[in-house]
Amino acid sequence: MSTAVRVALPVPLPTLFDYLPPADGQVVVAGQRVLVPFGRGQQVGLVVDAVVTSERDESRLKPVLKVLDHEPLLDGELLRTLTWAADYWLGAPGEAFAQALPLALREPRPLPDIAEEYWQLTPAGQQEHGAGRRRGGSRDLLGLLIEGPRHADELTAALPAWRTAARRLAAAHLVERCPPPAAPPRRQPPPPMPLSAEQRDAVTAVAEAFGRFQPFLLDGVTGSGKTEVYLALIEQALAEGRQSLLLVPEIGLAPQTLRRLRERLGVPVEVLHSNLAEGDRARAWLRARSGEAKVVLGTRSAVFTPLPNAGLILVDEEHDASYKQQEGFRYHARDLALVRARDMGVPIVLGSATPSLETLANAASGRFRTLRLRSRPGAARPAPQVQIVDVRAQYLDHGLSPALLAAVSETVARGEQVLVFRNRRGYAPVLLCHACGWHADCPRCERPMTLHAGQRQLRCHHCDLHAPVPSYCPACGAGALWPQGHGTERLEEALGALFPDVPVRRIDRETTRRRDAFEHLLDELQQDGPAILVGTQMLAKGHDLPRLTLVAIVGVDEGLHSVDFRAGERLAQLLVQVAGRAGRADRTGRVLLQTHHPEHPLLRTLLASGYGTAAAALLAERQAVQLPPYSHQILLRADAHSCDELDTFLAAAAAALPNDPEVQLAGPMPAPMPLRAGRHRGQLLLESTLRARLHSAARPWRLRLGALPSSRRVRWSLDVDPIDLY
DNA sequence: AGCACGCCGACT
DNA sequence: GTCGGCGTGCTC
Repeated sequence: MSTAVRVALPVPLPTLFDYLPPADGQVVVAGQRVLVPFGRGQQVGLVVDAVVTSERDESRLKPVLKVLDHEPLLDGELLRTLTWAADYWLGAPGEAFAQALPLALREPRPLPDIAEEYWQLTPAGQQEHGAGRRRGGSRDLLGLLIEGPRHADELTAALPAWRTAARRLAAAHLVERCPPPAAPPRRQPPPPMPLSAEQRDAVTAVAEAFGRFQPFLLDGVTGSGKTEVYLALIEQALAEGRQSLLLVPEIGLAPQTLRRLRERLGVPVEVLHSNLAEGDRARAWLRARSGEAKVVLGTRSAVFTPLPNAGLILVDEEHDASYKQQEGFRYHARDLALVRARDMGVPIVLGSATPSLETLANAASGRFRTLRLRSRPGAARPAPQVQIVDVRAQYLDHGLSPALLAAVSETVARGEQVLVFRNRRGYAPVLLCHACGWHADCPRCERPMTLHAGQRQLRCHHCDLHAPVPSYCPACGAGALWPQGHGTERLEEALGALFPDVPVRRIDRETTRRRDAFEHLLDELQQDGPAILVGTQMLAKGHDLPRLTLVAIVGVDEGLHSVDFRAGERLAQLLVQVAGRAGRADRTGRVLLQTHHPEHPLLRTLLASGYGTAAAALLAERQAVQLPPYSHQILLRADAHSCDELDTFLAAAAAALPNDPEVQLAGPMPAPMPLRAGRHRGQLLLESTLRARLHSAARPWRLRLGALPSSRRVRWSLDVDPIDLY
């Protein structure tokens, strides 16, 4: 027993670590970073508790080497929230803290400078610009700076690779960093858009809750102007001098979204997302912490941004799966945002056209207040009409029905754009021998490999194995190999042949690999003229395609018969989101849904009465069979080289579970994909209607799992509230 | 997770 | 005779 400092370290161990106070007598405060000896080396840790009584004897504690911060880096709210998060998602406390801190702040260095970054030409640089000797980026940068000092953000906007040039020119003493110009240019925000009555009511309701915790569901159909509501609320928070946090799904952070926000608000907007340079991320994070940043826009990990003066949290497209981290520390950013809002005492708005069943259940129980946006402002934009195309007993041309092709033909004849949505990449999902029935399977996953014709390859979409295309059947040696089914690549080919005069563009991971390819395509589609787009999931979200008037949805029938209990919810969300791409400009959109199951209740309800009714039906089903959100789940996933190792571990894990009649154990059972990338996969599922009992069992269980000898021979992880059972 | 220590095969 | 394979154990 001894007095110690309790520290979180970025290691995946279920514990915090105790240290003796620093030898130099410096005072340690919770939230500060400290440098500590750890194992053989040193680590940067975060002080979680400055004064604790350690279980360990003093002789077994090492002293803190150095206190790295004058002030605590994390405030009490964030410390509490992170501790809560590690406990709730059964993560290592150190990993939760590591998640919260930008990588650059986990180095044993003092905090980086967050003064506004301006650059200017030196006198020598001005001469150099006149001489015109430089080429490429250096020349462009000299050109940008000749008119005077420019902010780093402006330079990034004008010349994304400017830092390379700046480094070179700074070394030659031609450019230099300089203090901000006396009057930093503050653009005048344009007058706010006039709000509809519904939008005004929503803004008023949330604004009345400023200063206290109140969750809202902003249930707004596509095109109803949720973004205008967010902007008006952020402006009101700004007027009170308060910070706002706006979370968006991964895909939503298109440059145009950001441009719109910056133009509308007229104040700096800090952006935090995964492919930001670490230095930039650290500076944005620190400006939020200092209170200087008033608006923070970011994806999942931005939920950890310190907000000492928070007024409001907004989560856009709250149903989006990208809010759930699927590896390492498996937190859910939407749920964590709710916890933060409660601790900070601020309102939180969850916005979606297709809210998750979890959120709808919370709204139904009265925990969340629902705000509805039903109309689409701009009278000439009625909701698209959706029509089912029954393809049973129809002749299909490359999987496309006559009715669908006729509609495509009419639309492009009018000079308008079409989206053909198919949630399958590649040319054909199966390559089949016509003589003996053999098909190409991935040896490591035992699933059919997808034919990619352009690359002349077979590819496994589960483990990314590539293989050459056999020219004859390897099983019988005789048969010709036929591609079965249609992926986006094959649809692109077929539509190109059917409509030779219309540009056909495919948008999937393959065609948009290059960073700017997607942006270029979107720009091209802003132009006049007919076009046919063939695309996957990627096109379902967010992007404005004003010339698109027909959406044809092909091959979603798999989603109607999946074993995953969330498949119906996901399909309904996908259909509504894809359909929402149609007719956003001045023309009414049309949506065709091609299916072999026109009588399926989910499709019928969705078409006849919309997402709200379909979701209510899905919720009723979940309640009847006590599935989430009416029960709670924790999934133990494991994989191993051999079946034996896997079975041994899962059996031991099942035996190690504390007994509680309120907690049901399902399994051991094989994962939906029992073999993936050559590893055998299995799982155990814990379920309970009582959240607290589930966690009471899971906490000690987690510690026992790590101690099981068989756990060394497998990879395993716990997923609290799993969103797929993969 | 990293990083040591530790005991058995193919190489200079 | 060594370099190095990854099994096992530990980190306050």
